[in-house]
Amino acid sequence: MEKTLINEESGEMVKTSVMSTITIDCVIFGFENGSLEILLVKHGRGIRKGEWGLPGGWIKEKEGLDNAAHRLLRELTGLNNIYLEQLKAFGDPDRFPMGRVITIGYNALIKREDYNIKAGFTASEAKWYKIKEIPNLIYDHNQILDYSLKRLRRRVRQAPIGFNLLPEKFTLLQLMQLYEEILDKEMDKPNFRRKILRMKLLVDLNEKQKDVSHRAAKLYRFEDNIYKKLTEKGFSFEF
Amino acid sequence: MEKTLINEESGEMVKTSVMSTITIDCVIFGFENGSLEILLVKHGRGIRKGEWGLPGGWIKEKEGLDNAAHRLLRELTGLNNIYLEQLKAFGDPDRFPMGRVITIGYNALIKREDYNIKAGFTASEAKWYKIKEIPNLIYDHNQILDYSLKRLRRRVRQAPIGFNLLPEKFTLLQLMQLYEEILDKEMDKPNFRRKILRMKLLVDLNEKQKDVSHRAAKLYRFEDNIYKKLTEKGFSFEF
DNA sequence: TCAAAAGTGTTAGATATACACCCATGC
DNA sequence: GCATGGGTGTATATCTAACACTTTTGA
Repeated sequence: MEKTLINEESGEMVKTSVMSTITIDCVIFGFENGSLEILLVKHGRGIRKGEWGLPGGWIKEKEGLDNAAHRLLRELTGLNNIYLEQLKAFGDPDRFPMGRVITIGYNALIKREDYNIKAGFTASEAKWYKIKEIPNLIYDHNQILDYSLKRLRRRVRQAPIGFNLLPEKFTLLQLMQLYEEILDKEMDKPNFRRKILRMKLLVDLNEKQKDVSHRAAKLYRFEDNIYKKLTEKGFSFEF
Repeated sequence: MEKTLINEESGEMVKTSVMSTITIDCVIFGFENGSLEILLVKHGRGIRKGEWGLPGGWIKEKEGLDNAAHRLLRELTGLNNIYLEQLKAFGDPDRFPMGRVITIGYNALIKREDYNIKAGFTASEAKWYKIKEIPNLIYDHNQILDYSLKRLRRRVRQAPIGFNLLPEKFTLLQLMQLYEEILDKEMDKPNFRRKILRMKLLVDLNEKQKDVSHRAAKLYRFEDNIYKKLTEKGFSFEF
């Protein structure tokens, strides 16, 4: 892996031996029927044909990291404007058996309703797996996933990002069940309601559920600019 | 930047054009005289000679990312066993003017007493800067530092990592002042004492300060295995 | 009328916050 | 004795956690 690169210190081109290849791998989360799921792809060719892994790909020459991740997600799901968060770089020298490849992990949160509408045209086989039924994955992808889940659990308590996994309009019980599933912890319905409503973060849509065989619940929406305004006033989301 | 690399999908070597170079940059925090400081280095050669930047360097062929960061820190400070935490990868295509270079940021926390003993032999000029007096730095290093500080502020409230910036033996007021400085927020002495002591995280050394012109304070020590045991019992550090 | 979920009320206990006050030591 | 920080006590407001209870709706 001898190659030309630039010495940051001197600004000159020098011959030196360092590792080089970089990829991006995405942990794409979805929430459906009360279960947290991630989207895996089946490797179509090569040594590990048939095994599952995180969707990923290369970064282009003039592309920022976040842009590359957005592009890869668009290619896979047909969706733009996905909530995205870089995890970190994974660079164990042995993580990839055929050479030194460093990968940058991303967490993506998508609304399953959007995915169901737009996706399906992808070439490589993709499938949603419940978080508790993840198979052995290629390379170090199980490790990346472990890290990803820990990060999601931490982040979901610090910032209002869970909404990215729910439909535009949702009920408080749906929101609570999302938290219960992500944090793997039972919660108290009355207390949850009060806590979230007290934040004044949600817009009451004055609409109700339809076609449910029980009392219809109010629908709410999360709006990012409300959160921003509250944050400016010193509010800090905590769960 | 045409070069040979491995297609992850197929396992075959393919010719393709992607970016390649990777560096590590470290934000090294210290705490002295009630001030949070970071260690910057002066660029000795090249275009931006004389300007200050974060210490960093290359990753070796068969070296993990964390190991590379540890090695760089050892080269710069003479210290082993530094508390280290990866931030994330910074990869704006224009961040480095002379070519595509992605850098992986690290936060390092060191005890100034150790540094003062071991350091000083380094070739490149290094200097501690108070966090409120940071000059303009090379490349995107101010951005990396902004991210680093936000991360430190978040982490210091979630995990007992602040101790890595204090001497082995410290008083509760020192600890409180560290928190006040990092979080940029005044705190109440009695309440801080109770809160931290209630956690039963600190070892009371049954020792007192010496040579102080006021009532001598008790000295405490933080021990990681106590924290681990508490964590196993469900304790979670929060500030 | 029953099941299922929506939604309200109440209370005991734990935490946070603010601040008054005494203690020990060197100068 | 006074300045400086060490250290204790206490009252109030707020939040958490547990759970009893009423309401609405479709089947």
